[in-house]
Amino acid sequence: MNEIKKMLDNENIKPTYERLSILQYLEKNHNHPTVAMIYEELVKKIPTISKTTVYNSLNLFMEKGIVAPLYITGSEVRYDLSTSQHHHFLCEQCGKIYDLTIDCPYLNKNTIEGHQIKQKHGYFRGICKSCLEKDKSQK
Amino acid sequence: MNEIKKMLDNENIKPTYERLSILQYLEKNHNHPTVAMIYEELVKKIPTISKTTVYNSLNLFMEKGIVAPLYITGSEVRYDLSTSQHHHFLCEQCGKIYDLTIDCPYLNKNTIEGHQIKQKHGYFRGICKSCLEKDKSQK
DNA sequence: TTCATATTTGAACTCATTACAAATATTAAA
DNA sequence: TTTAATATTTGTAATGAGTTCAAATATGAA
Repeated sequence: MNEIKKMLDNENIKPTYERLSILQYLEKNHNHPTVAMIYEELVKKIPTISKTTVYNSLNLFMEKGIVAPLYITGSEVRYDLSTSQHHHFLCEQCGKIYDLTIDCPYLNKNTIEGHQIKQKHGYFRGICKSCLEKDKSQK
Repeated sequence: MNEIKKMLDNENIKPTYERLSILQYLEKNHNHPTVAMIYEELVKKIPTISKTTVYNSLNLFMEKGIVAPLYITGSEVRYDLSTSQHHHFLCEQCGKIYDLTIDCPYLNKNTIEGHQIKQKHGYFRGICKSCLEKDKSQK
């Protein structure tokens, strides 16, 4: 919880209860949640919270670089704490998103062909190991 | 135009006028268009075409693997002919999407950590070379 | 306390995409 | 050629993520 407060302090973001709760959720749940998932969980604890606040906060965190968006599904944005750069795998069958640790030669670069890099996105999509095994045993 | 018909024949897709026109657009315009861009252009030539047909056709092409979706902007899907695998750069200032030729060690792989790969997405976002130069000269 | 500013809230809105049923075109059988 | 079955297209309505915006609330300084 102290770590989270520091993240906000470092970026001069006022640590309101809502913002702290959203960041705390992301720290505890590494499930690449949607806004709806964060909202549904937080509204249990903070009945007055609004979806707009979740959007506002996440957009602010993204601007400051402490939260990273994932565009992997194509239908809604997923969110992740910007800790270490890593790739992702989306299973098109069960919907689960896996973290991948890939030794990508561009992870530490900040320019490419003269363009200035702000975000890097490495996605794979397909059928995950677990679903492949389930499908095989059901055949 | 013959090439395009072959692509559809290979996948047993009936080459209707609408489908051919959509594929033809993608072959001639390498601008990673949205559905709206494709529709606006085609409706000039085919006044009766509907957006739903553009969506239907592109979804069919994607299933068959002859068109690849780009989720790079986060707000709407961009489309590309599935010719050679390559990475993309989105300029957050001018909105242009650049093709990148990157020697990625995973381009030819079809599994990763036991997961079966169907799609690979490599995106970079930031400020493009052209915008950087404009910004500098205006300072 | 009072005023100014920042944040949150909720309703209305935009826009991409899908669902669906009617209309049209195509193909095969009689 | 007719008829019937199937595939495709069309247009409207619905869905759902995300934004806009003004009112309400909280915060902080004078």
